[in-house]
Amino acid sequence: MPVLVVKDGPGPGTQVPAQLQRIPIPLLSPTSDCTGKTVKGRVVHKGPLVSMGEDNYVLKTVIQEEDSQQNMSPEHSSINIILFGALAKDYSESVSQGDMLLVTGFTVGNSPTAQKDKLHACNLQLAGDDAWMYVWPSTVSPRASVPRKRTSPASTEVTKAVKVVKYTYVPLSDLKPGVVVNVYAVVTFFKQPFRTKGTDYCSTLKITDQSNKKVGCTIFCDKLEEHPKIFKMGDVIRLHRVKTQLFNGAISLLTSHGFSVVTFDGMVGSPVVPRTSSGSFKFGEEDCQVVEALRTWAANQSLVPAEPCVPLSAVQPKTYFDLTCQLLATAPVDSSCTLLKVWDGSKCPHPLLDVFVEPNTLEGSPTLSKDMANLTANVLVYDNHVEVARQFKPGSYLRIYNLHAVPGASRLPSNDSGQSDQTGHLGFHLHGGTSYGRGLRVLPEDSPDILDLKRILETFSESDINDSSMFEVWSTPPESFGTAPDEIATERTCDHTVEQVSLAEVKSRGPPQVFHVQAQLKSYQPQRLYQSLKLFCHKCKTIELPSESPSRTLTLLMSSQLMGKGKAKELIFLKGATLEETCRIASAYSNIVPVTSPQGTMTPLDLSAPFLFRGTKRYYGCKQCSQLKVGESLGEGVEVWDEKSVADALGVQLLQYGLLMKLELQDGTGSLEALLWRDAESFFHVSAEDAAADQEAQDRVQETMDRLCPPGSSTAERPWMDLCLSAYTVEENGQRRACYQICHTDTRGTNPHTHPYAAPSDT
DNA sequence: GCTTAGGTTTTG
Repeated sequence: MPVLVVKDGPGPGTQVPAQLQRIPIPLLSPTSDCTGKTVKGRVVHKGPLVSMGEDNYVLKTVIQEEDSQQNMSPEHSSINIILFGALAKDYSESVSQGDMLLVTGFTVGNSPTAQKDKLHACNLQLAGDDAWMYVWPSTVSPRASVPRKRTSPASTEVTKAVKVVKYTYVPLSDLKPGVVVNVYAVVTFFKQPFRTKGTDYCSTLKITDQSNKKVGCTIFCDKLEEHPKIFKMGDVIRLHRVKTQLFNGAISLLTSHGFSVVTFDGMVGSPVVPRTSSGSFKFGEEDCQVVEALRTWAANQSLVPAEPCVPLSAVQPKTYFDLTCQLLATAPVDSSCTLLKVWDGSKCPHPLLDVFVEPNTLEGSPTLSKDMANLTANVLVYDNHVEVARQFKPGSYLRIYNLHAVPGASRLPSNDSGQSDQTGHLGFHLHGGTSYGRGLRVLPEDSPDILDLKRILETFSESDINDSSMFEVWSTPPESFGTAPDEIATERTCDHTVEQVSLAEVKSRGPPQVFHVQAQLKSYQPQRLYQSLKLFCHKCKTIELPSESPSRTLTLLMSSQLMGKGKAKELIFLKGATLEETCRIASAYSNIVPVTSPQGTMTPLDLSAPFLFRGTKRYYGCKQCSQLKVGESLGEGVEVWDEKSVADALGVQLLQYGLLMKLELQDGTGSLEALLWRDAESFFHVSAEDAAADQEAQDRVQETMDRLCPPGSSTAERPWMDLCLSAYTVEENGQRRACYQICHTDTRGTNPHTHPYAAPSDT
């Protein structure tokens, strides 16, 4: 019983070589040059194996090209294939009608049956060592056969001639002990990989398929990334080369040599995207069909008893649940415990436990405002999960499995000082061990659940932007402060001498004037620091918020003028892309300009969206001052494309990034609100443009604010600041009022080693 | 080199 699979391993030999070029069947003629060419189609007819004497066979089969142009008649896209010798025998035994077939090393002849069968006027003939064949099986075979290498000497020659990539998938109910098989199934239980006492990580699964048999599966592998990427129950899994084994009277599956795994989202209708770290796995349209069949079947089976994923808004105390969330910050607690601060944008009806940690041990954004809004969940991760959790970076998206909602105060040492009574507040524990699938993992940003979560989190920040207290900041024109800036001294280290005064005195003296004050930071806005990023126009002085473009359909366009100069890739026009798509494309090209093309002329979008993407940076244009050039000649004589030359070429008045914050200062005599705007970049030692694109720059701003106003700190704990204040008058609706701005002040010295602009040493 | 785990709640 020879089974024909010669190479069933995921080695390079099973890949269709990339240099082969496919010929559409309708274009085949007896004069076609067939060297290095392939023909592909579905097997629509498979004739009997005809013996012509000892070890000599002939077999006729018909394949039909499925993706031929629609106006081609079917007779031109279907062709006879004649197979000779051992190849015919192997084909007969391993290929079925409905399989997808790709052949190479063929010759083209005239089809003697063209008149009769009305198929292609030519046929393909395959014989000898040059003929190769790749087969993708169309359906899950009910046979419990196992692909394996031929061993008889006679077959060795055949193996040179044929390569058949064919996997047979065995229904779980048909598994017999002691064989290596491939299976397709739906995951009904899983544990994220955990360390064993041996050399490997272990994943424990329970799977089922249409045969309704439930089978346990244990995966050992020393590389985490080669473990199945299972995100939730109901995911579809494809296992290659797993070994059946009797354990406690039942069949179970275990990894065997050459094991590989691919998983898929289990939701009916979601795209069939294989999740794998392997670069050489096989995946064809037949796999799509199997995945979809399993999804549809599982959808009617109630395999997953209750939805384990619960948002914070629906968490019940004392229950276990799965949480899908974004990581805000982490802090190590001790060797067997790590704190994760997370949110999912939903508001928990029960008060959430706050866990205070030393700010210098916290990695990630401040969560103060979200803490106050009862949005931040504090998750304590114990024992075996600590190793996993400490790899996570703030901002990433997580799923935490079997999280325990525990009412009552945390017993963390830092919490014992008793600032507030948190009895009954909900804390979350990921206990040690792996019972009930306890564990946690990062989910990719493009997985369906995370796309949903992102939408929720975005909605949340948009509603936050409309916070009325922020309007005051935005409507204040900071550029209108009056007195000569040169007279304003810097902080205490400056040579300028202005008598230091109290905040009460600043208010009583009024503008226009410059003051030296010593004060502490009482509060600041915006708490979400990315909201401090503003765009402003040097020409007309307007300030805007960065915004994003809506979804459209996507077209890549290139400038014909640039193409003529061989520079087409330096400036790409992109039509109808979403923000996310644009960002992806921007990582591959130096300059991306989103456009619309009404009446066929390329026009930059209205300037509420970036007009240019350069790498991670986005550039905006002023709506009032830009005079867009439509369909005009582009960039004559431009040698270097950067944001300025692109803006010039498009007629865009480039907006500059700026940082705008409102700081509430206090000293013993009172409090006063001051803006940080004109000198914000030197204050923070970052450029606003960097802060718009670079997490590290944003972190630096955050660190500075955390030093001035440590999260959870009392007033007494906050440092004093030497500040230069400029007082000026603003006219609004005919009303004049005093405004204050912090100028010529920077935070150098507070933590000099972290500042790239710190004074150079003498060496 | 060829085991490891084999679902079923920490005790913070």
